[in-house]
Amino acid sequence: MVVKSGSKSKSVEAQEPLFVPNANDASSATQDERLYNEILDAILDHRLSPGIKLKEDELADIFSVSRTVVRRALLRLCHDRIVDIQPNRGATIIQPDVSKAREILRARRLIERELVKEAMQFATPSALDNLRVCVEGERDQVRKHHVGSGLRLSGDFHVQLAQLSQNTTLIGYLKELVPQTSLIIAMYQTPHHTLCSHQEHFDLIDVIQSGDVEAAQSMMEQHLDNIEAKLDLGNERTAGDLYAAFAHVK
Amino acid sequence: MVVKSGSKSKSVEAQEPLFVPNANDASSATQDERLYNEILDAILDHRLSPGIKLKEDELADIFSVSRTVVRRALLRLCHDRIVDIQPNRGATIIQPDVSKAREILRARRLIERELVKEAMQFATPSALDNLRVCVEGERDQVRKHHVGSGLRLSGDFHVQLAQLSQNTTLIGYLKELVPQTSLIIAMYQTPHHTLCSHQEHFDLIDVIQSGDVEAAQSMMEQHLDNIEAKLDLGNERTAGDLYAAFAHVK
DNA sequence: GTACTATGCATTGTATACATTTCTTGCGCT
DNA sequence: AGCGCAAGAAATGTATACAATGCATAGTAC
Repeated sequence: MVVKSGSKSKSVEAQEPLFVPNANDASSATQDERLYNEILDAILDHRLSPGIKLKEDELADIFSVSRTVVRRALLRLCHDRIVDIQPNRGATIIQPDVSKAREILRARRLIERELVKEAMQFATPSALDNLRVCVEGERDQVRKHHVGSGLRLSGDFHVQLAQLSQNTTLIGYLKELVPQTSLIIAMYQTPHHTLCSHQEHFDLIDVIQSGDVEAAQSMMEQHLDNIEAKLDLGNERTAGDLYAAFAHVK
Repeated sequence: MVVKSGSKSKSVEAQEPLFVPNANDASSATQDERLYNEILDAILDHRLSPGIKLKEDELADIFSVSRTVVRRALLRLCHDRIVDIQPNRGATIIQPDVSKAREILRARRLIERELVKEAMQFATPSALDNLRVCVEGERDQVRKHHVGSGLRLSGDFHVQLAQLSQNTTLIGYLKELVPQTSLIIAMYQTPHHTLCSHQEHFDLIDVIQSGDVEAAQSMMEQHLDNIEAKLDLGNERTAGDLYAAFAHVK
């Protein structure tokens, strides 16, 4: 049962996917994979914000599939802790509170510290050059003021670096943590600030190439610390908080 | 469409759940939660082994639900990396190879080392007494030669300890790793050997109570090392490997 | 006798119809 | 005017029908 069509679908479908994130999972041949990636991309690009309700009928209409497919995609996003599904009340994009945000970044430090170490065992010069190309793309998007795309590629750098390690378990966890981080940035970013600096990414690649494991691990940890430091985790935010939105009114 | 009924369903439904594992997720009110937990329990009890095909019709018949519900449960298990879903070919329980097994145990060392530290901030004497009760139940099951139940409670100890930390991110990862470990044990266990010694669990609780964080972390790591050491990770196993099964024949 | 192919069966993928629950809104009561 | 309640609308949960895919077996050609 088609609710509304036309107007909304264009803006989503016209978007050209700059990068296909993770085609790792099973069922890549099925339709829900596409939906899953589309929604994930929209989150990484900050086209979808924390707290947004994802109605099954609307998504089914936009992507011209049945609710069955939509539900599969939403369930996967739920397991990634990117959307929250409440029984009989549907799916909404998560809104991490401050302590949750800190927890997620702490988990990233733990996991990426290990991943850097394991990745360095497989970091050939050509693999590192590929990484550099990835960061260059990120830098160019930011220069072109495509902030959303830049942010997505920034997350991509972390995943691609991780993938050198071939540790699919930890890579899987990181693939959940990166979109979560993107939502945290959306909620707690301070204005006019490039958050995940590409220069730090370049530096990180150089240190990895030097072969100093300890230094690389420290730099990764420092890099994630910097991301956290640039956020305003001092006071709570809520997407639907009208009081915060209209705080300037006396 | 009901394929076969009666004979098989009894053995599963008669099983009294000794413990309800994780009611953490959303959609706990829906039916697929029950299926998910039943299958998970069966895996933790070693009533379901690596490589087993999970046919949708059969499960739907056994639990008297539609395939819709079964598919939801299977998808969740797939995301937990406990079953493997291939498009158009259905779901089978994973068969971790040796390197995957080592990877999973390495991930556990990393994550549980951190979880112990964070849990110790909340480890009140009464919380630790609850843990002791849990281990006692484990010990009693083993004494009664209910090896499967003992193993399940053993995994439960690790999860309950983790839950003191209140770090839901890492707890979530551990909840995936514990059933995976159970499958690894099923594949690579050496005969006549209690694998996850409850005595080590008691000792671990004592060290936690002492307040020495470093010692507790080391002991947890050592405990997981011991589990790995008791496994035969020397040579590959395959559930369907006839050559291995009939190795004694000249 | 072997290899290739075609047909039928088994199983999964998708769409849709119906049941159930929740949310909204308007009415009536105090 | 404010509160509570009830009926309708909207959204989700579940079951089932049909389509598409994969697998096995039997048949045929070489």
